[in-house]
Amino acid sequence: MASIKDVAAAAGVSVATVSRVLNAHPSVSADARTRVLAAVEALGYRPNAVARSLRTDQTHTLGLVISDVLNPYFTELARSVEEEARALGYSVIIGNADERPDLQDHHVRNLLDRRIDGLLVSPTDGGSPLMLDAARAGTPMVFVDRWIPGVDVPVVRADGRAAVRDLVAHLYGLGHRRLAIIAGPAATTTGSERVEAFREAMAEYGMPLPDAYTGQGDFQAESGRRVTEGFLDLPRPPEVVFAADNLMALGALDAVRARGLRVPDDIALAAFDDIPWFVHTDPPVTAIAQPTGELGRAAVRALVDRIEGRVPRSVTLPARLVVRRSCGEPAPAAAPPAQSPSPVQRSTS
Amino acid sequence: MASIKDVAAAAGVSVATVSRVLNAHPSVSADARTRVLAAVEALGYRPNAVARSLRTDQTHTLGLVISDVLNPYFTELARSVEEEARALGYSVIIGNADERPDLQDHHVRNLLDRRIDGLLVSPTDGGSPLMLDAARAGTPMVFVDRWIPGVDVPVVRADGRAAVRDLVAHLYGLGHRRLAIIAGPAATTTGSERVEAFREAMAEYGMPLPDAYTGQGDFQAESGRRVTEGFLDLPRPPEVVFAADNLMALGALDAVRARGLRVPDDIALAAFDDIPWFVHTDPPVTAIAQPTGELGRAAVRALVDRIEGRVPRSVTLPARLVVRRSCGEPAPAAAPPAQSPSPVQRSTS
DNA sequence: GCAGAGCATGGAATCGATTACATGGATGTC
DNA sequence: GACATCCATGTAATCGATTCCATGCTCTGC
Repeated sequence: MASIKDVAAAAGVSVATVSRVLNAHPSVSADARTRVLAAVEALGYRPNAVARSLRTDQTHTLGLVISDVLNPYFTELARSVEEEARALGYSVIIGNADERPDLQDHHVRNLLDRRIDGLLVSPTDGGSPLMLDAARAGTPMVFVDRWIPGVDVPVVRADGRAAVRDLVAHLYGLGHRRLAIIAGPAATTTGSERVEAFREAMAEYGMPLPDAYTGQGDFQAESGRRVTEGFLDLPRPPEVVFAADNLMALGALDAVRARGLRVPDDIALAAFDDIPWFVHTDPPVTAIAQPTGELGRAAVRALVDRIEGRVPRSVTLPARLVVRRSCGEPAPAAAPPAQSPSPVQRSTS
Repeated sequence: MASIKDVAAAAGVSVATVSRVLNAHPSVSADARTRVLAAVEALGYRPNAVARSLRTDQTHTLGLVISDVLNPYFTELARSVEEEARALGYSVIIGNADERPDLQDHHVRNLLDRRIDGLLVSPTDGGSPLMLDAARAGTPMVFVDRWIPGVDVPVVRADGRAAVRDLVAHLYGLGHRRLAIIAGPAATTTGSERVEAFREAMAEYGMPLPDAYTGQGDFQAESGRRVTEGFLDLPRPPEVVFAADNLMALGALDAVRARGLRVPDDIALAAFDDIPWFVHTDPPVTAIAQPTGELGRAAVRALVDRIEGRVPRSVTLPARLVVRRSCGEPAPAAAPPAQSPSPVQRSTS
């Protein structure tokens, strides 16, 4: 592969001049410029990004460590992150942690070794020493979706409290009183927050959330299945299961179906995170939708602000309830996106 | 960030010795080794992968350019690719082409500039000059899922011919005679092949495939919706719609639902590419399942063989039909994975 | 006509690693 | 005891870019 030396030789100039042409430095004669450009063209020369990065100490690359690529929520997030980054002149390297702290560390280390300019993380756990050190050492970093409390890093996330309250109101209105939740890992903020919000909203309606009705999941489908089976085995099973993410909802659906039961007649179901497929499941699933694309874009903007010396800002956007049929409401006929407005409209910071 | 010089200074040795310790070179005294290791630990030193790559001309990185991250088929592929690569000591950088040739070129160029060791591509089109040049120039490369005819690059893919034949037999057996297909872009091999296989299988049963029943899609949901609407507007709409990928099937489902029609009573639906959600759609969707994980792993093995000087082999694995209820077969009660065996069992090369 | 400014250019240092080669000391062989 | 081997180590070249600095030339202004 041709290097800058080959171009210089072919154009009859020094490597310095070639570099100047390539970097749009003003002090280059028109003649030299055309000769260099011709040589570049003739040789099919492309600058070696590795060498350039070594010299300039910038890679123009962002690292994105997400918890699970198979989760449609995260793939949508990844897509919007890449899009915005590209628009700002950065590339993105994605690391999939698969909800495993060891894998998360593997990817963080790998990205750090590659000297990425900044790191976008949706942490799988409370923060390994590696990640905490990186944050302390001043690696430009932004948390997205989930975050680690006590670490001084901007956070871009959705606030689901209001939407969860809307959901509980919706369920209460339909006559449901025994609500259960499949929680995410307590070590993640989204894991604990969603349970908290659910519990508080239930309290407002005078409904307790017994331990037997809070199952521990890990954001993966299999755990949703397992926890739901536990609920169904209870002497007095819940009337509603609220899954803290879409994959656990899929698992719950599997479990209900395996017993030959029907949603919502035998048991109602709701989920955090809305995805296109929820419109077409049997029945369509009531879910809390996050502004995923906006989240990804805002996170990139915050990170790039930090990298380029501006002051990054944390961002919190509201999530909203999308009512469908899985909790028992009569079907709103067959209109496609089937999003009835939230029962109560609240705004969030 | 500490460099190898800092470590050398701290350990009281030369950088060469540090490098030797780090690369497990045999000629290092036990004493020097422990001092270096201690210095590494104390400084939290991590080798700079950029510098290392520049010197060794290897990045231990594979590029993966896929057609669409939002397609669950490709995210599963990406996941298995990353897994196998990691097991073999490589990282993966993913580029999402979004079915756009210009974006595909952008990513290929970016990956080439980064001097990745090899490229895994699922081409969105017939091959840009850039990609053809890269292949000719000897960049280690493997095509996965889709490929470009006439280019001397190993291909790892699934053969769906037998499964498509099984599908047509299944449809015929259910009494369907007017079958339509939503094809993928003709520029992609999977786009044209699936139509070919469908047409041939239909011919075996004496059924023609009129032009009005072959809609042109682009593997994205929106095109599935549009084409399906066209089918439904026909004076004599088809009895079955076969979508050449899962996203177009989702779009088709949207279109059918928007008209207040029901699957399979009003129109039957089948799809290429099986995904977990198809079990829970209304109704569960009959689909052709590819051995996605195996495909990804085989592709990585082939590419790494090529990179490390061994001879890479093309691999073709059979796809198989998974019958569910969307084409009208009576429901096989409520057993979860609901996979009845293929009507006819054939093996493929 | 000359000083000073400004421009185009090249030489060489530099980034952080790896590695060929040189060196000096210890060990082994006959 | 002399010489060859081998081992541990250091010096310096190298990968492909960017960029500081020096140089020589052309203008401009007085």
